[in-house]
Amino acid sequence: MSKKTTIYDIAKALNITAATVSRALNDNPRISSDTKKLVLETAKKLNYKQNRLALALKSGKSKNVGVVLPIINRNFFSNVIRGVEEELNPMGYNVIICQTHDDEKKEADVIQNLLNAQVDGIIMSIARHTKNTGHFEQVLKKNVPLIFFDRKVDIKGASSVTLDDYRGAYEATQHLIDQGCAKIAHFTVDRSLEIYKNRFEGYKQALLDSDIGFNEKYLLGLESKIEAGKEAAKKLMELADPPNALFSASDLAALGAIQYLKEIGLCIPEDFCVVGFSNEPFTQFMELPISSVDQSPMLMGRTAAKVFLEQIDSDTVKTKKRIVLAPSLKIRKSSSRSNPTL
Amino acid sequence: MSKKTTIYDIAKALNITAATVSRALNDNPRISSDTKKLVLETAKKLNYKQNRLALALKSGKSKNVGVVLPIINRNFFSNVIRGVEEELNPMGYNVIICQTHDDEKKEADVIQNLLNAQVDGIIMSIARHTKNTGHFEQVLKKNVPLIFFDRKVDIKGASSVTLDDYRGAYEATQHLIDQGCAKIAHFTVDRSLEIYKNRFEGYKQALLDSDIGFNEKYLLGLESKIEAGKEAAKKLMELADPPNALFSASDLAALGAIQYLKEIGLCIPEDFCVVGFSNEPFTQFMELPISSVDQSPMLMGRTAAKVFLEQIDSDTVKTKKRIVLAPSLKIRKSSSRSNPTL
DNA sequence: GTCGATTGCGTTATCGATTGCACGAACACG
DNA sequence: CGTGTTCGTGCAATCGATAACGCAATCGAC
Repeated sequence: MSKKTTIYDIAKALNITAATVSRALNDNPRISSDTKKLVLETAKKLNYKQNRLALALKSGKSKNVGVVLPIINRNFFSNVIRGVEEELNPMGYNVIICQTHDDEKKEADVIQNLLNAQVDGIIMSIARHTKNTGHFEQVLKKNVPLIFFDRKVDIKGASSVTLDDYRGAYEATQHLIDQGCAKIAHFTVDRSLEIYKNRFEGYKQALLDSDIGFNEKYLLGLESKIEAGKEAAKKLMELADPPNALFSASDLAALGAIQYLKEIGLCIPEDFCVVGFSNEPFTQFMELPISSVDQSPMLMGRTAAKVFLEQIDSDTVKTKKRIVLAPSLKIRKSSSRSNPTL
Repeated sequence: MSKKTTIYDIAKALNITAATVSRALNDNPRISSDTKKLVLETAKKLNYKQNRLALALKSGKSKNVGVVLPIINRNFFSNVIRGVEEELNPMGYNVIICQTHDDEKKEADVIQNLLNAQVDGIIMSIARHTKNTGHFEQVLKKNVPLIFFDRKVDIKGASSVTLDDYRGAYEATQHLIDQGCAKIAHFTVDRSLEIYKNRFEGYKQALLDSDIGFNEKYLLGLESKIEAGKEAAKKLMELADPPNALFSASDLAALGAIQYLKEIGLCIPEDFCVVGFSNEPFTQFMELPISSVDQSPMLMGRTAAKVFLEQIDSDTVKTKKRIVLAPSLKIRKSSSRSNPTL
């Protein structure tokens, strides 16, 4: 049917050249208002739509940015995307989503792909096991802004927007101490990742600062899953001197722990306090709402997008930024004792 | 630094023409294997990356597809995106995400935008209040495949992948009847949307088929929110003849209802059975897991993507498809009586 | 009335890759 | 030895939009 109309079609219809049409559409001052009006009218009449590919090829700017993350259907990541999208869309950018499934090879692939597609920037969270950083340097070598969020890697030339995981963990642990808990366990996930390492460090430091001391036996590494949380909780409670509180780096693991603790007849928060991390939606829906550290994912996305926009503007001054967002502890019933000085 | 390398750079380095390089890279049989080898080597040496924009402009295929949905950070939608992405990425397509925030104007805007960007197809779920379908027809007029998922609109030339909401609702209601409940209420959201209308119809028909009859007083329209669910449940229980079961078209509303029912001392499922819709993650995490109808969003995304791929292939035969996926009722504690013949 | 400035628009090259057509060389065959 | 093939590659146009440059016409000022 109606194939795409181009500026040439408009030009032909008006017996002028494509250049004039282009200028008219771009409101160039050198074009008479009469001609402009004519062009705009016929453009509408012929249902003309600018071909952004042609523009992109000519200008070298695709007006696309890539967002690379492990997996999209997780609350945290989908919120980040939303933040990015809402910041970038009004500026005329489109957002291309790519998943890595936490696989380094896939990560390198999608990045190649995005570079081929001439994206104007890449906003990403690294795959869990990425060791090699060659594909990141490729990005920077091509002068494409690279902004990490949440899970970053320190590379010269790349920016990052992260959460102050350390502080979030510190505050969560401090909060547990304030509730009168002195034997606080910690579930970590993978301390080779900065975020989990920082959560652990924050936890540890809070203990030390309160002269509680760090007990190695209270530290368990596990997957971010309910079942893992249950099992780990079981291990904890079978210790000679079981803990009476838990700061989990994962909400799901925290939930699993709570389920187990209830099973064995403990009352939460009276006998045992729990704080999770991520502020997953379900934490507030439970009959026993779970305290958790909020990561403000949407803000993180928006911030990363803003950093990108800055980098694009000042192509001369290479402003690499390291932005650290403040966490926000959501205190709920799982750690709210009516009588904290128990 | 290292600006982008083009086939011309390779050509210059080897003292041949760009055409030859292009053919060599595309493994054209007319090129000698010697030349091919040389080209491939220098391509690697110069760190050549194909510019997909140029290819896209030339071929008219951008290898991008747009995914348009109300909002991305909702479980259902982010899962659909994942399905689409995983189906399309291996085929060389990139996925561009756009949110409408359920606003008709925004929807028209992003579609225009996607058309300008020359996407090869659009996969979308319509905004809640969209009445005007002009922007959809624009898409079809440009011969761009249009595939609706979940929330569709019937337009000649567009395909759709939806859930059998009617059947899901019917089965859920039947299940409640099987539990011995005869006074079954229904929370609906917005019956101007097909999906909610169908859920209502399925509910109603199940009642009629069991000679229970439809009681207008048991039907409430509300927002998909916890608070709304609570209020609606309150209204229900204040009726002269309150219901003893609820089929809610929304999981959140179902949760709200459960919270209220517990507050007033009812036992679930003994005194009152509840089934929700969407199988949101939280439904299975609760202390009282909530029965719900699963929409298999990832499958929906994959299916929509497959339909797109078919349409692209057979550009001659305009194969518009209407695919309806089967729902799957997840029975959990909120509707599992130990003694159904109560 | 002359000259420089401004207005309005056309010419042409360009972005990077692809492709139909053409062309020279080598080779086969009768 | 002449003619038809095949092979390997170059030439040039093309996709759609933009921009540097050029040129004719008009305008204003002295």
